[in-house]
Amino acid sequence: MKKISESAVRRLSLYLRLLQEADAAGAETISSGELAERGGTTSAQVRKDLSLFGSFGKRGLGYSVQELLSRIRSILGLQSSWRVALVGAGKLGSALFSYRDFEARGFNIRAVFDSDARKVGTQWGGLSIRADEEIDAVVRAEEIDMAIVAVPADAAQQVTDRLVKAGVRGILNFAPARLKVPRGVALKNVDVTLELEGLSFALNSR
Amino acid sequence: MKKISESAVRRLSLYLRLLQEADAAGAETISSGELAERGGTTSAQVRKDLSLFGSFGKRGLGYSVQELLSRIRSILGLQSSWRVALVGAGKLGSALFSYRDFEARGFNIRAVFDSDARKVGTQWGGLSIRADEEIDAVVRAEEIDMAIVAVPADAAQQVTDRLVKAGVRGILNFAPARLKVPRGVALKNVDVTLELEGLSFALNSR
DNA sequence: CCTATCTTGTGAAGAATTTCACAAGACCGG
DNA sequence: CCGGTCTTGTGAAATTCTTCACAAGATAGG
Repeated sequence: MKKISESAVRRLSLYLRLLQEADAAGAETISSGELAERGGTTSAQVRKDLSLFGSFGKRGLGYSVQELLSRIRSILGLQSSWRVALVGAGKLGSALFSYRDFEARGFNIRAVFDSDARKVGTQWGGLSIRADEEIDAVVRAEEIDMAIVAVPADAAQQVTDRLVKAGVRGILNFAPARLKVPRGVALKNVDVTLELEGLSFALNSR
Repeated sequence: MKKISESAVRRLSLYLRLLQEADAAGAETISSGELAERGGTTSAQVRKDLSLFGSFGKRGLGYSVQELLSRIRSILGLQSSWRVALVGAGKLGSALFSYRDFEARGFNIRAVFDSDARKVGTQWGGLSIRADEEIDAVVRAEEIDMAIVAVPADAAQQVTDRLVKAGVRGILNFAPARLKVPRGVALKNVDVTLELEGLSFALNSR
């Protein structure tokens, strides 16, 4: 099986959203050119990306919105929903928790953890916040697939180790820290400061 | 002037953080190998990245932590602080606002906007929340350089247009939408769903 | 059935990025 | 002062990613 680049996967995810919008707007078919236009890329790029996984279009016509939606969902592994844990019930954790779009897109938050004893036991939309020490037991019991880490940088590696030990296979990290995870565990970082610094660079070089 | 790739800039930003950590740990010098190790890249990559901007190291010795810190800060345009506006005073906006790390890194939030009339006027740490309609006036008066957009997807383009019209030159967008900005305005997107879908893909292909 | 018009899928070319590999500078210990 | 040991800076090679360009399938209209 050939290697799929990170950027190709990001674009697929983007196409998925564009297709959902097109579907909501009632479109039956869509061409690589239209997808490219809306996604800020080129039609050749769209076709190349899709061709990594098969031939889904009809020459002269484009792609069936419905079919492409379901193909991309299947490529990305979004047919069924994932069981997610949220670690860190601070402001960021709270914002992420109440972002109901996750649910709609197949990411189901089944457990919330925090290290602050005063928060433990609090109810968050039907879930009771658990202590970090319970990560291992709860993650196993709830069969959690992936976790969102929204704790301060100095606690991030510790909770990550616990999550990995409990069998979590994917981690989305919001802490400004380079986490170490064993091979076999997928890791993504969201680093707002880094993005702001990217803007700073762009503004600075003019 | 040669073109600097997006990924090179991200890595510089990462090196900056690693250097700050090394500095806090009392290191005087650091080698490309150590930076690579901590940053999850290779020493050749580190040297190549730095060589895009000059020769900052000493053969046999490595880089002076202090000097490299100041060089990278200057490359990224972080010598002085930026004046930032936050648009959207919901949960995410609140989480971002209270993330004091921005301040420490030179991003100074000078204005907060929200479309909800009930929030307008509320005090947030010394700042009064303003209405979206005031964007133009306030951004000009406060000489805002860049803005963080933390509003729902369907409002994102509208506030962006207002920001751009008022002279903002950089936008960090958290809404799941592809914003259109004129050439000359820098745009970065943070899209959590997209990252989760990336994890989904990784977990799915095993 | 034939022509005009679309749009895909894909090798091949081109561009960009990363890795290699090594000459040369810098320090250290004796 | 000299040999040994580091580590940088950088051309060149290798790899990865993007764009080009076109044959071929598909439809529509006459």
